Amino acid sequence: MRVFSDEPLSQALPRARLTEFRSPSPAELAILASLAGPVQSVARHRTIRREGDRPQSVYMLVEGWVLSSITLADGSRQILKVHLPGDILGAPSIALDRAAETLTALTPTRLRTIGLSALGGLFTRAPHLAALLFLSAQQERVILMDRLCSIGRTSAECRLAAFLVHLHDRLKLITPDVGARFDHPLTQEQIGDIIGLTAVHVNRVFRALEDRKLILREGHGIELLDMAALRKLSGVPARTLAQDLSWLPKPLD
Amino acid sequence: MRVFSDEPLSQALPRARLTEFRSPSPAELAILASLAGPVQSVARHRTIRREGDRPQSVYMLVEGWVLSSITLADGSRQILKVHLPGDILGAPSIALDRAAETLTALTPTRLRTIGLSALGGLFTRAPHLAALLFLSAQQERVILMDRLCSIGRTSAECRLAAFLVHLHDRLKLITPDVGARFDHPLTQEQIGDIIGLTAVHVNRVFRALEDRKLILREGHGIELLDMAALRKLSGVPARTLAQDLSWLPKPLD
DNA sequence: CGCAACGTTGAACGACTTCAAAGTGAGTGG
DNA sequence: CCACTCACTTTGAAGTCGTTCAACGTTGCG
Repeated sequence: MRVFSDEPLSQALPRARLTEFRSPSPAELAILASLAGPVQSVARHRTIRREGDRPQSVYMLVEGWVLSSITLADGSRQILKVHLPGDILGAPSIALDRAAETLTALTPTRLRTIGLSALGGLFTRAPHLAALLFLSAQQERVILMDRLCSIGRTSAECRLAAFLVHLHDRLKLITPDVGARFDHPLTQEQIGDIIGLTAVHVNRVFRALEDRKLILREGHGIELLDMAALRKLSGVPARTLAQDLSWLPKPLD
Repeated sequence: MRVFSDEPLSQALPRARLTEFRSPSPAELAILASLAGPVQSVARHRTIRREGDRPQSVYMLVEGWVLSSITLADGSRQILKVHLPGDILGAPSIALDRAAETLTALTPTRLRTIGLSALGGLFTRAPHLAALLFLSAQQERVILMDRLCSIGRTSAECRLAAFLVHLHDRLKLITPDVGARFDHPLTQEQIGDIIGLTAVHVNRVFRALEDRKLILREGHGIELLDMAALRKLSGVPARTLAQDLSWLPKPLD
């Protein structure tokens, strides 16, 4: 589920995009805008919600990067998702009594809160929008499934390649004119927590990919020198979203 | 999303359970029953749907075990989910142009097909049911997230313990009187494909758990001798489903 | 009964981790 | 402006966990 907007949704309806599947109708966007709370700012490294908290809302990320993570019994951490602007945060935990995931602002961040009752109201007031949300949840399942394959069955090089390609693809959705080079705020330790490696080994694998002329690093910028090779190395097939959505309920006018 | 029934749903409404969250109303069950096709039988080891196929429906598993898997470029396989009776199969792929997952009957299986247009109709005709489906998808995300932690950050013993405990918990939902001992149709190679290990190592870890008196094996039966220790070993916290669902739309009468 | 799939075990290997230490760079206070 | 600090990166060396390869045992099904 992606809801992109530079400004509070109520002020920037034309640019808002609800999902990667299909743009919601203006009437639906108006509903969505009325559901979400005001834009709030969160400072870098601040926790938006901690695992174990009672999940009382989801969040719409307006700007910034947010990490969703779980800390295990032994203290190690798995980062579940790197959230980018337009993402809905915290949705998995609404199925639970206690939130599974901790949400942490990686950069200065702006977001809007959507209460559960507002979300629930969507299912009666805007069935088409609800169906898009449902589809988006299924898409997130596919993303997790692909990561499970990557972490469970491929080498460190493949995993890093898969992560970089996936991240680049998602950045391109937000900024279509992004080239092969992009900046990110992640440390190598965080990248390790994403793809299930130690920071030390992430560093070695970065070097290996650089030596193979597949990528180029400078500070927190990365250039993907050979997208085709990286994508092939990643091992996971590229996914194309469903085109035929004629089975969805009719959008509101 | 779980829809348990021994018989075609239309014949066994009282026992049907739509989700783990809340039972759908009779009117909703009638709608669901009217959407799904007739019960079909699938022989052991038959493919229900192959990755790459166009996703045109989801399936409701009435009886039997089904594996959902992805085969990687190098030929290795990751099993994404072991489906049990009551599960909805194939839902993630409805977000895609081409199915991500292959569905294979592990045992003789009975299932019902639900076409996409039927599924879409649910969002207007039964918003409460649609919301339950949405919640169920979020729950599946949490399950995948927990597995990502398990595979990404824990040892082979922890992974196997986590898998056994999770499987036992799910069997208990279907057969509440199941004890510490249960049967399963999985080979060690398949278990390896679930938790990201080789068959050889799965064998060794089984032996290790047995030596530690945590489990006991006889053929395809497993007894969990010390649930508390296994759960602790698994590293992943037990999840409690949301209790307060007052924010959902009102059920149909 | 015979075959094929599955399970078990040993030994060698390799990928990744762990531990340790030094290098780099951005931010802060004197 | 410089020195200091802290977080992050980089590199080496040793160790461990899981894989790979190979062989043999076991089971169940046609």
